[in-house]
Amino acid sequence: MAKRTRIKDLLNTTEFGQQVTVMGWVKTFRNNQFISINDGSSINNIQAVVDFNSTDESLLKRLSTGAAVSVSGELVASMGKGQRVEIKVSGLEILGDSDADKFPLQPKKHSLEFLREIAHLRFRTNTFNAVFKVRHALAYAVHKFFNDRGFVYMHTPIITASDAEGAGEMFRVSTIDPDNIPRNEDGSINYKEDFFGKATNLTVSGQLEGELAAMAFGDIYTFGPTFRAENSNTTRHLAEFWMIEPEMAFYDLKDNMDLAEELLKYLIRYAIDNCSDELEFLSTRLQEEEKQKPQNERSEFDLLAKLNFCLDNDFERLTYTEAINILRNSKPNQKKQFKYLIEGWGSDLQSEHERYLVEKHFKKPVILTDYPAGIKSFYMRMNEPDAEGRQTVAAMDILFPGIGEIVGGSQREERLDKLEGRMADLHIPAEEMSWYLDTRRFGTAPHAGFGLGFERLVLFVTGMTNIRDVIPFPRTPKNAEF
RNA sequence: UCCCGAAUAGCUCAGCUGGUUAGAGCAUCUGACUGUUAAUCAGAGGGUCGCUGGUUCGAGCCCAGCUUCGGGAGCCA
Repeated sequence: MAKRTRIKDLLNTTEFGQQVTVMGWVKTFRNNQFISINDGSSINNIQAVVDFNSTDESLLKRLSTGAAVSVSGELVASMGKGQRVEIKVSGLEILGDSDADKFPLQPKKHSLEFLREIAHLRFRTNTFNAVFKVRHALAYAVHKFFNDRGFVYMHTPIITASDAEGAGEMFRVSTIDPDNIPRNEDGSINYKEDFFGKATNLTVSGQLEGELAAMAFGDIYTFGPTFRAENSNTTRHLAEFWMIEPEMAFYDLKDNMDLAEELLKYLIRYAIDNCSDELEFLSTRLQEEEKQKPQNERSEFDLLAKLNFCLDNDFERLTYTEAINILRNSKPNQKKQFKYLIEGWGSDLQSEHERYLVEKHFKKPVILTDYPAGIKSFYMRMNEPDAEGRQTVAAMDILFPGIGEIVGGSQREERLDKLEGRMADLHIPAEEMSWYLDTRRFGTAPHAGFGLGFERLVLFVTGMTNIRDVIPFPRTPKNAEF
């Protein structure tokens, strides 16, 4: 094909008079002469001006929204007000027609719900152009952050026979014919006949395997898809999502928190520095949406101010016990406005409590630490019991405004006897986890790690409100289209 | 999975207490205009009122079930 120039480069150039070729998709065709073209390189379009007197009318008729075109001509300073440069068209070719009567994206505002139904075409909208550019930038920045710090990118398995992490319901992986299931004499399924010779699932976390690698490389991270078969129908949950899980030898809980906070700020900073057009668009979009809301529900900050606020302030760090005390004395608890009142120590915090701490009390990101052992996973390191004899673990959750839990992590239990004791209490079969326990048998060392939900980060940075709008093809209960 | 709400033109929505031929804006089509900015102006076409059943002389509207979507909760990242 003829060499094309990216629209992003042309919008920034000052070299008028050059002959250029642009290929992209028609956004609008106005006044029988102004084609607004987008090629995905920028959220902004370039204007191409055709001379309708010397152009075949049947060709002009085909310049409908969504059509793919190749346009060549001279790059000139625009006579109009809306743009700096434009192309004076001397050659126009329709690469692919788009029947305006059938193409669902028209030059008008569409609801996010409608666009979700046509996820295969929503990339062509300004909003999703911006969202997925930001998603890309953040993914790149994750690798850059860890690579620059000497971390090794570790690919942990997608298919796993381990179900001990207990992070959620799992999707079964099997080649067994559902119409002809091999059975044992007692009627149970004979997995020896299955592809792997045992029951297997899609991974819910690469953490356990990550720990194995960390005990050799020191600092590693994973960044891959994760699967949870929970019947969760919320704006913050997906059945298939991407998670970043660093695991570091010789880290304690404080080192862990420091790294997590540094990572989050780095990623936000990277998006601000590299996606200014996209974030500006998303910020404006959000402000227009806010105007539809009643005054008392509007947020105080615009998107960029919110992101900058996160960068300029230390995350608030406090223990679960301190949080309980704040919540117990809070107005909504005293006035019994919480649906779940804070009674005593030991029960898990509900999202209304987390929201109160983050959005009302501290008004910034919060790191909660040292949760009661009873509500946390087996691999988290036991703290010394407190003055009142209460048992906590070295866990930490980072809570973000509007998102809730964005990071969950802990210092891991490196002491074999304690870990085995905990597994026995929780009825986790030690034989099947022998490979995991080997790290504690041979050269065990203090280590820590966390999981960062990638889509939740993209939600926060883009200001979108539904997690289905920050992953190209969302998988949720009853939905696996495309 | 639980609670609440919604489903009417391609899209966004209105539709009164159940009553004649179901409306608007945008989009689309036709024409006009020709430096427009989601162009503008004039006109036209476009509907199985989510599905199934019920109540009624009569249902877009009332009732029941189902489906899908949205918001919240739980689970979590």
